[in-house]
Amino acid sequence: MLKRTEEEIFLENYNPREYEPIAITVDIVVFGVLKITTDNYRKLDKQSLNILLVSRKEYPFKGMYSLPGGFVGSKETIDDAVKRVLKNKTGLDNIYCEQLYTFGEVGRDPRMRVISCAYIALVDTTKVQLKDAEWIDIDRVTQLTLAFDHSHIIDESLKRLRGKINYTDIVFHVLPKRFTISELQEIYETILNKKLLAAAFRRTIIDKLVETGEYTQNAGHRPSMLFEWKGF
Amino acid sequence: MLKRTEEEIFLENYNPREYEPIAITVDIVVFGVLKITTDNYRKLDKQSLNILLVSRKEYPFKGMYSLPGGFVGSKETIDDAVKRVLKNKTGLDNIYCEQLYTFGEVGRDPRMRVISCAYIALVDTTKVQLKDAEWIDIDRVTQLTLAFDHSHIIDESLKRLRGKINYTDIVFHVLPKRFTISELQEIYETILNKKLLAAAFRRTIIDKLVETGEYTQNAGHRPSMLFEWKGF
DNA sequence: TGAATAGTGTCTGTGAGACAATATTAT
DNA sequence: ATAATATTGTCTCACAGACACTATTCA
Repeated sequence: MLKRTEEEIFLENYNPREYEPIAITVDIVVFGVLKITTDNYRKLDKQSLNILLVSRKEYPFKGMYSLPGGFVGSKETIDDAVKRVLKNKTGLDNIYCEQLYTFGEVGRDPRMRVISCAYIALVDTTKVQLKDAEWIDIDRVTQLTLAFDHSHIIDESLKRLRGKINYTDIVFHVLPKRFTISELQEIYETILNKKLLAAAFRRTIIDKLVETGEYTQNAGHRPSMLFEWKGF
Repeated sequence: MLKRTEEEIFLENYNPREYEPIAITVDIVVFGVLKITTDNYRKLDKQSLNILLVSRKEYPFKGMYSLPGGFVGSKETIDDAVKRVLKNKTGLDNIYCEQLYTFGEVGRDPRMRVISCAYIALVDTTKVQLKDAEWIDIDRVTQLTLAFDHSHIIDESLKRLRGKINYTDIVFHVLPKRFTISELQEIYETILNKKLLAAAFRRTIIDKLVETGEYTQNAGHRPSMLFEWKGF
């Protein structure tokens, strides 16, 4: 007679309804760039990197900010759950997103055992129609105490961005169709948290871009060309 | 009348058994290097990269190979489930492992909805005591049809290895304490699936290594020095 | 004109690819 | 000596950091 392993015996007799269930959620770190016009006459725009947060109106962590997210339905894929949440909060389909990491600490949700599959999403804010969510500047986000382990998830998402920015084209998903190299550089500097040399940056990035022939205007200094991403 | 806390109100109304449950498993791609002595007199060793597989003895996919894995208990973290499975199959604690990706296609397990959190592990085969598992050469693994979506998981794990090998020190976890640069290069070549130039390889890797002063013997050619990894 | 930013030119150091040259061992 | 692999030397090319220099606009 074949000897069965413990795992196989377990599987044979496994009936999920007899066990304390584990719920699966998705939580999404949505990044977007906002422009704040600081000088209307000279059209001086200041950019900042923002994360989409939701103010919780229910237990637990009522009144605190959390990442947009929700339970994964038993008949939908994880990716579909992410798309559903993104559509719901931004009105958009086809947002760039990728899986970040799955967080499974035992006490991370006080209600019950919840495992969260975290995603990163990058979106052009000019296309977004917000619903029950706010853009919060990344500097402020790092000051806030967020619900669940969401501060930790955001830390990890920033590490991922930092790690991928130099060998992928993900940043372009947070930019509008047309942008200047300075604007692009500013986002790199925010994500990498250090200053870059304009000359070197331009040279490394230029072959991913297409010239539009158009320029910024009324900037109070030499205008800069507007570019588009080749992969657009 | 006593005022109830938010938590009490929530728990009163929440009944997890009303929902169709989703089960969570871990599946682990364990990599190890085996040496096959092809010429006993001259001690000619041929290396190969292997993956640890389990032969399934029950429905579903009975008779096929699958990755070692198991259900995540409702009171254990995902990492702990991985450690438990690794201990069970290899007898070892402290195996290097990292989370790969979470796979959540709806039909991936014919029994019920199962979401699998996949991990990569790298282990020195000389320390392993196998239990209900076999080392299968990676070339053979890619020929086989595996249970569930495990072929896909292995493909992704190889991509991850390929991506990380050049900017991390993960490879060293599959090597024994002492090894030659040629052996190290052979593993790089297997993972990257291309030949490397010995001179260039040596120069890029040498500053991660410590000389032991000892040499291989009876190889039929100039002996090579045995090195250790600095991070050991 | 001067302030401010855009964009170019050029030098230098680093590091990988290519490959020639030398070293050491066993048969 | 010869075969086989280890190890070193050196040339070249690509590329990023540094920084000086030129260009263009608006106040």
